[in-house]
Amino acid sequence: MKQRLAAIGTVETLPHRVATFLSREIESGELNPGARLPTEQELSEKFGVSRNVVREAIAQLRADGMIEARQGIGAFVLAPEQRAAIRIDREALKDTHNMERLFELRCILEAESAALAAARRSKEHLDSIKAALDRMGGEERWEEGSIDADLLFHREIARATGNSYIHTFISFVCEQIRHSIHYARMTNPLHDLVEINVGEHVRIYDALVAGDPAAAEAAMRAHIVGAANRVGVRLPLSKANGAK
Amino acid sequence: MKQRLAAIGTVETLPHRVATFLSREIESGELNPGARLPTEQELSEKFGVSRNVVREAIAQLRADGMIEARQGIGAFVLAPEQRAAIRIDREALKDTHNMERLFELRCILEAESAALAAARRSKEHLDSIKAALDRMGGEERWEEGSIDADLLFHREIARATGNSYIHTFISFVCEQIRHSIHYARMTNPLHDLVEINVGEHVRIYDALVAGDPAAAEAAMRAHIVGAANRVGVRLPLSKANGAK
DNA sequence: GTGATACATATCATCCTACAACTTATTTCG
DNA sequence: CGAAATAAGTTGTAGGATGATATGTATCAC
Repeated sequence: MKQRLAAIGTVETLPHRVATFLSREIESGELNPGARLPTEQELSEKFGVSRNVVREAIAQLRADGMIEARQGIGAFVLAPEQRAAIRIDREALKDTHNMERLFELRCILEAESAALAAARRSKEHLDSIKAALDRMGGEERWEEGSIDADLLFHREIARATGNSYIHTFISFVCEQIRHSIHYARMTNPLHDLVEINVGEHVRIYDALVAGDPAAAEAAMRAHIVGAANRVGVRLPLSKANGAK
Repeated sequence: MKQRLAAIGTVETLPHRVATFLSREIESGELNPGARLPTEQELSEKFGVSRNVVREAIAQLRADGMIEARQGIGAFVLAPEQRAAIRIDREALKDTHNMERLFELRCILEAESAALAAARRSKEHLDSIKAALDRMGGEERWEEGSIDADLLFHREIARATGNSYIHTFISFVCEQIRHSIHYARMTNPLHDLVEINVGEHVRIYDALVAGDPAAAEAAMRAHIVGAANRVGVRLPLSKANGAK
């Protein structure tokens, strides 16, 4: 808990601020792919920080594949396709439209993954999923514990696909949505009343136990559309609505 | 081109090596969430590098949300759910099983996204997609240019969904697969003979023009399964095979 | 004049030292 | 015994020095 709060309200360290500034400049197109960044010394003077700070910032951008530094020449902006990491701007999560986009992405990922999980889940997987389901228990309101259990439920299903990348991606997207909801609740306390729907989860679990991919996919899709609705996001998934 | 080669054969910088080492230690579970990392001084002695190098490595892990550093105390490993970035280990891409997993993830993402794109694409989107299609042109073999055009084709479709996150995720996964195939071709030259199937692309494009989500999804799914087969990966997608 | 070599310059990579800011444990003193 | 002062340990930042690498410039032999 202490860890989570610290992670959300992270102190703005100097290298982080410099990295964010440069990153925004690249994203916004002020620095096009191929362009050369100012030298480390110029940057350190411009921001009024030491060269060490600038180097740590550049090291981060380089690790993400946003820039490439070449000894003796300089640092250059790389094309977006060459990114080595997906990083989502926390600030952007405060925008409701982005929360909607995340829910849409989540629906795409989890619906079909649920079908995979139904086909591949082992006994051990089912036990883990059941344990998470029980932890949600009688709690009808979204307390922190219930949210944790809910996310664990989804992660365990993703794990049951046997595909580690699917697990990673779904975990990541779910966590971004958690943050997005967290921000939304701060600005609009009404969201505190949002309920957690146990029935939807049970239907997903039953489909997994039965090993019925189509049912699992439908149940998962219905659940995510429902979850989105409960936080005020109406998913405009043409396929989801039409295919049911 | 020069950029891409440089990006692939990136020189192993010291901070990168330290970061990779620590990252592996965390992934493997030798350093559990909550555990404290050795001090910067201890690490610099252990690796025989300066504290500066250690700091750059830690800055990267911190930016990824893998660890949290607290002034005056130390650095601590965070839970996997708190990751702020998705980063895929390039080494792991050399494993064919991982290429298979990536194709599976790609299929999930792109199939349904194609349906969304069919419902939402604008005239301008169609033009961009058509341009990429034309660039693939008569080339029947996978030259670098054709691969670029192919990836652009897929990226433009993802963009036509209007969901920037979907675009980001699909671009990223496709790029990882490109690297994976690149490695596979180095160890097994036979893969040089892999062909690009223009017909599959045309069918996708036609469905997008027609604004037919179901057809677009089916065509995209068939295409990705086909593309996987052509590089020697048989996709075990239960749903994909059954639903057609 | 031309070409090759040597030199100077610019930049990133790494190292080193020092100090500030923060946390924790210990000691000291009322 | 309790509270404040002190000391020690750790990360954050600053600044300079040196090595490695790429590029441009000048010099010199022919």
